[in-house]
Amino acid sequence: MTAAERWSRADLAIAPELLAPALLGQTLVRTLPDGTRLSGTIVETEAYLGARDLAAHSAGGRRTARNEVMYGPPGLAYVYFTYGMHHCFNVVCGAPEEPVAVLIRAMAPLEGIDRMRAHRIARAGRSIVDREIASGPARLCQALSIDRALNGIDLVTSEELFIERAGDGATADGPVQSGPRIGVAYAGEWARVELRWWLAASPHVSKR
DNA sequence: ATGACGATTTACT
DNA sequence: GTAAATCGTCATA
Repeated sequence: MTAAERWSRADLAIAPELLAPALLGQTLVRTLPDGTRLSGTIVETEAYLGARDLAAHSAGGRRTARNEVMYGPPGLAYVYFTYGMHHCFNVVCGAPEEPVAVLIRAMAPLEGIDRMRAHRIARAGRSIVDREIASGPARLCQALSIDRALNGIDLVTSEELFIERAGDGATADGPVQSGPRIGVAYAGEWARVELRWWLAASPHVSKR
């Protein structure tokens, strides 16, 4: 058995609407400060297309302190805080200076399940079954202990957070479905474009 | 300086 | 089904 191959800069330097479905079935890995390894299989993603995309933080070419990382090279982690209490994690992709990214919305827990569950219980204050551990963008960040301290880190070189290649193709995890993105009703026409993808058979997606 | 709002989650009717 | 929680960010003044 050989060491798992990590996603490279070149792998991530592609359009978000191509990367989002390609990341389904891949393994997201988080190494905690104490060395604990947490991971899961990505089962739901969304693409954000940059300046033309009214649902993106970079809509209209907006460039602020918050979304600055989106303008960086592909492979950076864009982590932002929202609704006064939640974090969301994106993989910056495309070309440098092109503010496009893929939001990781859900994963199927793989390694460190009990630790991830403990993270969720600490925030939610209730019992958490497996399908509730990382079935949503903010839930996933809670489970993996991702917050703004990780904003801007390099997924290609960092040991704290990265993506491992898993399987050998899209069909290995069963059929993929697509639909409109979640929570972007403010984006007019762009709210209806099908830029969300998920593994149809997974119980770990954000909607049942 | 101020006000409106959010790439969500949770609980409650 | 509706609404609360909760505060950083952004546009406007």
